[in-house]
Amino acid sequence: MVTESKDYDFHEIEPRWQSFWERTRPDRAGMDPVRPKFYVLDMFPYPSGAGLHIGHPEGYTATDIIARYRRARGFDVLHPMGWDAFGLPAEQHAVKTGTHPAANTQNNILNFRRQIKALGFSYDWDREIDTTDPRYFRWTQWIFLQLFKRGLAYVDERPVWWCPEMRTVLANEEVVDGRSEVGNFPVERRSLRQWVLRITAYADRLLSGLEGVDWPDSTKRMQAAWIGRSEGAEIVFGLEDGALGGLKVFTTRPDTLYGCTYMVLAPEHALAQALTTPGQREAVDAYLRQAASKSDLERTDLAKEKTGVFTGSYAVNPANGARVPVWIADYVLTGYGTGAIMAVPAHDERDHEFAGRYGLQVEAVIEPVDAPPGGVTLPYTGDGRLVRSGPYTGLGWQEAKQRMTDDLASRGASRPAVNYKLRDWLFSRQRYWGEPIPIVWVGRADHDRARERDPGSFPAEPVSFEQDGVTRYAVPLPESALPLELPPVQSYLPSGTGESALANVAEWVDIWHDCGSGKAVPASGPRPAGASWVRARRETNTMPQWAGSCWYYLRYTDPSNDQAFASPEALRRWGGPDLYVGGAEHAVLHLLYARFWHKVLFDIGAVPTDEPFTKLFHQGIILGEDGEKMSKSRGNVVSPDTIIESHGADSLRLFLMFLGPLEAMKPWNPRGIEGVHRFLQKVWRDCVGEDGRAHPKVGDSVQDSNEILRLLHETIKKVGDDIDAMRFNTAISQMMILENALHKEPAVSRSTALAFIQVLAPFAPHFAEEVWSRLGAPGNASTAPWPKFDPARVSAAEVRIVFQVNGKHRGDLLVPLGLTQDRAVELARAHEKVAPFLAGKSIAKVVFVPNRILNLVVS
RNA sequence: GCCCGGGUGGCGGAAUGGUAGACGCUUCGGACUUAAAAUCCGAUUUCCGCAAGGAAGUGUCGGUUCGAGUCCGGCCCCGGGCACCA
Repeated sequence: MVTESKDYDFHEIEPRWQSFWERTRPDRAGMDPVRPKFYVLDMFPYPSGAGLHIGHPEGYTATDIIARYRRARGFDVLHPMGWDAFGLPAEQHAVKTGTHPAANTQNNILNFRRQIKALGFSYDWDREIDTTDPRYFRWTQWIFLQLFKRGLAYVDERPVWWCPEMRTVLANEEVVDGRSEVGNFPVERRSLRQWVLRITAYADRLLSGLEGVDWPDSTKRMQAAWIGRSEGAEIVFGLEDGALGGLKVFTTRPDTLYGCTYMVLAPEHALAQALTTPGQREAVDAYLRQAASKSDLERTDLAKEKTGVFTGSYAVNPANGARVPVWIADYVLTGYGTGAIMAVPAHDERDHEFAGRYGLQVEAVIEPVDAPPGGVTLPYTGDGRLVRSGPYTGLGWQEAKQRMTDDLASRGASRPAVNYKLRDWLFSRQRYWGEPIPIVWVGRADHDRARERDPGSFPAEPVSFEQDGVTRYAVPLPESALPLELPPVQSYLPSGTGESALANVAEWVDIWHDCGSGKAVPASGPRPAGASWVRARRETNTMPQWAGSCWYYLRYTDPSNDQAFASPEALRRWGGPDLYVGGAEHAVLHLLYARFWHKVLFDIGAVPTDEPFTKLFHQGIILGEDGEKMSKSRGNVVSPDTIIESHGADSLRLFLMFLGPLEAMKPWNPRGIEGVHRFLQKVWRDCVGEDGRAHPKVGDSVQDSNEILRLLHETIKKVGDDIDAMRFNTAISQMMILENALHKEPAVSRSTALAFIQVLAPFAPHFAEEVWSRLGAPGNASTAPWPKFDPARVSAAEVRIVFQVNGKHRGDLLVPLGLTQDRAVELARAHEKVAPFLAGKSIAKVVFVPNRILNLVVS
């Protein structure tokens, strides 16, 4: 297997060992019950046409080092790779060229796979997965059906951007200033039927589950902030028109109830119309029209001035019976709380700003305990005591909060409430290139019959929507009918009615559907015989790209299973990843969605754990040479291919790890690669002689000095510890220190040389295999067990102790280990560099850290 | 605005409260060479000094400590996240 080259010829060495590994497969994960398991996972990539970016191999190298190290330590390692292959770029390419997105996707995968393999990563390629493979998305669809039957998937009218000119739905980022980015046509908000997943039902568990996972704190905080739990109360205000019932608001500050001087409804609030008096009708209508045309971005732009309109109606404060005006303003959000607030301008920044603009009353009801004589500037949002609050005056705000909520509750006007910023997950896309949603739409009677046949597949409440006066009901495909594959289409362009290109495929969309088998025939043909055949229309929305990545880590444990998404044995064996490495850009969405699905799977007994990712790590971004983010337009992009060609995969791997801490954002330095490359060449020249075999200075009979052995064992320990702690840069430094020392030795024992090559192997695996063979060692560097570290070797007989006078370094001395304080003081007094600083002074205090430092404090 | 993370030589970075700058890059000097590259040896925080040596020094100001890059408080700058969530 070993190559013939005399010098370090990585062009020859790397492909040779890669093909050797492909034959011997040291990367294959087993089911060995004796060995402990370790599952280390990279976030799988979207195989873009641009190919691998230098940021990809950064994280992949780190996990590969860990995988190889763990194998050497006797672990059964699962280290897989796959493709998050559904995605918008492939669809856009298909729209342009008319070729099927799958063709382009497979080409890109081919290129990605080639590039990744060129880096020598020890992935178990038998377990490769592809989210666009029907054998994979069959189970994505299956999980959707589990969500559906548990009532966690529903349809709802949701506002989207509609461009009448282009007859298509546009994404938020495709709309600029109320016009389409492409074509500059006017766009409008239109409510379209969308699938939504009830992630909010898991809000509490998604929040509490964060406590038990080993994640970066910043990521946990981000998720917690995204979920945004807040506790408060719902309070009902009376309305003058009793027929309308009450006006319910959510507040976290019920203690400020006496300071409520007006109320605000979101423009979309159900009572907005009913509360508008005839005199205000015109102004309100104009305001609502204007609000409807604003994008979310425009509405949430903090820089803009708050706007609103008076409805003409009044509500009654349940605490003091005060009559307060009801306004409509778009600074109140419709999707949060009840979509209405009690405004307390004295103690809320936003209300204060609005009240100032419209001349509304401001009533302070909280005062800080140490209020300045002139009173506080409003709005005051801090701690304090109640004033002007009837019977509650004088109470601390925390106590008042409790008492007022309780008192109102006893009159039925209030109840404690919890709200979340987290919204349900908009799960449908009007796209072709995604997993089809395995649902057909039928009439009421057909739905009820289908449900009777198989009640377990339906949610408690039927999922339905109304269109053109007809109500349609959702019927799931039987699980046995999965996967539901994408039909061929003439054009990948959206249908023009706000639906995906799938809507144009009449013989696929309009069908006779067999509720028993899930079989379908075009509705244009005759109805097949049998009571289970019903007239149906298929769902034409597809799933978002997040779907496939929500559970892929589970599929790796048992990737070719066609009976289940993974067997219980495989799931028990591997569980979730022991380590998950990927970019911080997924801190919220991917990681939150995957946790949600995992918890649902846990609830139905399909997975044994409640949390999918127990330990998470984010690699930092690699910037261009200029310190800017790498981008084509800046021309500072570094391709792994180029570096492999010029310096080899091992040098690239080493350099990516040597650049700095894995989690740090750091610039690429083209000269730095030379440094690690030189290091490898230096090791080569010290191990391989001119004849291409073991270097003459390496011998079995060589007795290494204690200093060399100490350094070797220190290195074995430090490299192992550093890999575990993911401090790869310092591990490499330590190996360089060892190499520098070995280089100076006239002779080195073979066992020391081999141990060194062993610790280098996870970092530079091709190089290590080659040198290992050249040294005439049996077996392979990749399968040899990790060298043993001997603690006795690490402690030297002598240590350098530092002498300080008044905390300043004044000299040092090599002394025997375990030197006593008295002896150290003696030596310090006698030390030629220290003595002058002690002359004529008395020692006031002695600080002695054994084997390290002696600090003499003198007056 | 709020919440995080970070400021260390010419550069990337290293330092359980205990010799600041390991390791690498760069640069300079030397060896080898007809020469160059490669390689090898040495130097490379700043200031003063021929030198021995001394002084200052981890964004900034202050504090705790025998001792602070490290801990505490204020400020400045950079990066990331959130952003009318009542």
